[in-house]
Amino acid sequence: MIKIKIEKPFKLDDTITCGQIFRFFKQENDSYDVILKDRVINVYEKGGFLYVSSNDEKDLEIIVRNYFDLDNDYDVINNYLIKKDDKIKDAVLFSKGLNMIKQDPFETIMEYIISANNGVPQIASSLNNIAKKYGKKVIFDGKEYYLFPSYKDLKDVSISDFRSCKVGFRDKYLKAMVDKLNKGEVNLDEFYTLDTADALNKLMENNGIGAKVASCILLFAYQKYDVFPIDTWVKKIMKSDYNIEGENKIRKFAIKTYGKYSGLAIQYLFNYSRNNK
DNA sequence: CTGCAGGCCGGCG
DNA sequence: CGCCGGCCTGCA
Repeated sequence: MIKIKIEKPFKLDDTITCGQIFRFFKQENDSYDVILKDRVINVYEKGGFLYVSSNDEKDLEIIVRNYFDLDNDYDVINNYLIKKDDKIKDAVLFSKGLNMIKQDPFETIMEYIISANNGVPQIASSLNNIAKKYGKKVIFDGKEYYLFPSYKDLKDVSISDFRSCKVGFRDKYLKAMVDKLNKGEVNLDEFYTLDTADALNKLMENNGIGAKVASCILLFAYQKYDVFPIDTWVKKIMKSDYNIEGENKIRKFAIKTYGKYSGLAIQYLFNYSRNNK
């Protein structure tokens, strides 16, 4: 067990449950088991500290600080957004402490390909099916968990193998992506350095990755905050709060209004509307 | 039984 | 080009 002092505003619950990750398990004592790339952690917040344990405590503090983005100064972003309009101001003040988790790129890509026209429980179930079948087993705190496999682990997994993990029609997209990665036709690292427009286009060259999925990947795995994932929820919020309809109009509005932090703006607006009803 | 969920693809006008 | 039907799966 390690203890990490929370020095900047950070809301553990909102950060974990706001929809950016799917493989977490709330425990009876209100702590969370979260499956990271290479280990399982248990985490809870109390009195301004995070308490974290893991099946592997090597470098745990560094990994947790990085995963939850604890050292990022969100005040810079929040102060920028607050000035834009009253609704985003309310959303920012309400959501302060909601951090963007830095997720593993490969898992994020698979995760959001699966998310297309799908529900949250089903997405989680599919991911867990894949992990259970092809990922490394971890026993933690008497419970059995499975790490998400790497693309090398999935090299010989066929389309119908994916289908049996209940991913539905997205099976062929997952297979194609895994193949491209194993052949070196797609390089996960290059999305860090490409600018956002190029990264979006490059991601969308892959079947199963459209504008929304590509935006989520760049936001949640690559810390590109100038994307604007438009899903059905965003459409509803933009209609009810700003009376704006149509994907193109929404995108134009978002870029004009929230600029380089439009990706965070929508996270705040979504979190606000989700928890403040 | 239909409808639909954090979209995307492919075909058609 | 923009528009629209269909799509795995599980649940209401």
